[in-house]
Amino acid sequence: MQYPSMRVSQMFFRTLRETPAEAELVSHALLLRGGFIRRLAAGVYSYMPLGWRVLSKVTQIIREEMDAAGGQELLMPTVLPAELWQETGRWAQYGELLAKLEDRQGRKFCLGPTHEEVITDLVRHEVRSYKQLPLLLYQIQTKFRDELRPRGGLIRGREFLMKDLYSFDRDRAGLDLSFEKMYDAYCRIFDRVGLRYSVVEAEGGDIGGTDTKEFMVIADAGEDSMLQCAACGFSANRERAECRPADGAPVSESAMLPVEKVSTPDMKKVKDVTEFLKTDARNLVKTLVYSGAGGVVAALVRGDREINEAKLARVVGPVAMADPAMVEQVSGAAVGFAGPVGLESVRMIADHEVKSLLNFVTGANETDTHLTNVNLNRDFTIKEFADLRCAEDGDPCPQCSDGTLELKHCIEMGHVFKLGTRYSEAMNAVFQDEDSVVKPIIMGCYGIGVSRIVAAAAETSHDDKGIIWPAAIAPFVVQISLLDPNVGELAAIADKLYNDLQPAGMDVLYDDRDERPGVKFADADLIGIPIHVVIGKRTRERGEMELQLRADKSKRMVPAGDVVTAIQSLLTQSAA
RNA sequence: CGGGGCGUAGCGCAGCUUGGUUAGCGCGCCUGCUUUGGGAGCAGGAGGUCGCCAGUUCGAAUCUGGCCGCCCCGACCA
Repeated sequence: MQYPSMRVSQMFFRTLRETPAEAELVSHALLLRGGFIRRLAAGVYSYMPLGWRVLSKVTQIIREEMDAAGGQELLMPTVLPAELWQETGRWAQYGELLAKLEDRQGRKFCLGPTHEEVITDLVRHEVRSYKQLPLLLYQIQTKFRDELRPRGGLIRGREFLMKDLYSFDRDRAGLDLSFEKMYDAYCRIFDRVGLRYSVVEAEGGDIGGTDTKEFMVIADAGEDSMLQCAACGFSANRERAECRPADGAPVSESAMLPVEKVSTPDMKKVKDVTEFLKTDARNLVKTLVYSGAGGVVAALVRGDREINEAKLARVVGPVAMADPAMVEQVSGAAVGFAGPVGLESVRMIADHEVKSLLNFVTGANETDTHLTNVNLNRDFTIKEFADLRCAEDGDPCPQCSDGTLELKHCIEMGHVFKLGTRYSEAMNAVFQDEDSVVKPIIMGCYGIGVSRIVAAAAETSHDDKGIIWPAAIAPFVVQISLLDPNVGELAAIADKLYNDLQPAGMDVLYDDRDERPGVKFADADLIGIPIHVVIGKRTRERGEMELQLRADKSKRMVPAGDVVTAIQSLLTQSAA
């Protein structure tokens, strides 16, 4: 697909010499400075012609790969009626993120943050038979999520462009196949876009699902984090990463000290207690009270560890932190003083690490009181052990024997997961199978943050002068700077090159402005087009043009007549 | 939602503590001349309800209150 070429003198575009105060991240600052985006409200941006071209190129790559994988594009509304969301329970569950509105009759709507409900509604009205399956339906559309805190420009906007595809299959095997197709297509997309990415084991989150993977770009500015093993390449979302149970030395009974009760007035946090008792958080066991459909559960983890609620939920089903009243009822003490000793009436689950602790601190189930020198089996018993904590930087790799996990910040660009029948069952999206039985459709869901890719590219590929776009998504492939637009013969040469490059399949940005050379060079660096042709004095004197590569700042002189072929070979080289 | 900061010309900022008459600076913008391979020089010029509303005062960008907007940190971890 060829995009139109453009003269800078005609383009709606302005660079900023100074960084706007609001921009904290490099990508944000450079996108603003280069004239790609402008802010309208918190987390809401306009794409200027330059930015829109980058976005369009990303979109086009995604579209091509989705189509190649058998996807069919459609477009759903942005304003969605509340009833659909009430059907799946997400009107309430999605909470504050849903931007709600009312029409003049007082009917309730929301701005679409995602479209499982709408697509499921669409499909349930159209699909009757297994003969109509499988289906892969997608759209590229603006979403709105009223984020707690939008930040970082395009990285976490409230309004953003997203590609979302939904798969509909008659059985699990079909879903596996659709999932695989999408996974492969995603790899091709991120390869083509030119970003280095990692695929990570993930958690389903709000939308719900299993077998989920995220496509991440590693960047310090990313607000997401992952754990990666340098030895075997294993990567997982922090939420998801398993912890290999450490095989600590067995606790020797002879080393056990007598339990002591200590007064710890108003010390509800691990930090308060350990500072007061002059001990380490590693030597304390937190008792966290949860409640769910199956009743109350107390989860025990080491004091310095973070409980992983997703892991807990995998063992005991969906749970939420118990409210203070319930904690008091269960533990007989105010929040902050629960402990395992004497709590045997409650279902208790402990993280594996608790097994190897000796003489540790716990709550005493009595307000303002803790116990020290507590020991497992002597003072309380635990029937269930599980992996309950969040993995951390430096943990041993769960997959290979000698690797260590390293915590890395990253930007989530894509997410694929198997939904199963969560939506089809809630919304009665069913089909009649070959065996005449009516069954719920098996669904999958696959998203890409299109605008986020633009930000991720800028975040990971730039220098102090501006963005360095990967060729595939650069706003233009070639930039021509005519340094002396008032010299007739040079202008004619530049015009000719501009006209010759287009039929050769290249989109060109032609800086024909009557500006000083310094301005043109600075703007070209800011815009970040891969190949830059400079036409100036030396062209007149020697008949040569200068080719500059944005990526490595290299320069070479090329005879005017050879420029088109020289550029073509540079492009095929970089594509290879 | 909690904490912190900010709001003065298109952008970046000073002025506010200690109220005072035409509200400043740099960049950008317009006109002219000179200049032209890495953000030019000189001269002239345009551009402001000092976020909004109310109050205190003879007088408010400046003091007080309310509201709005924006940015940063946090918002599960007993």
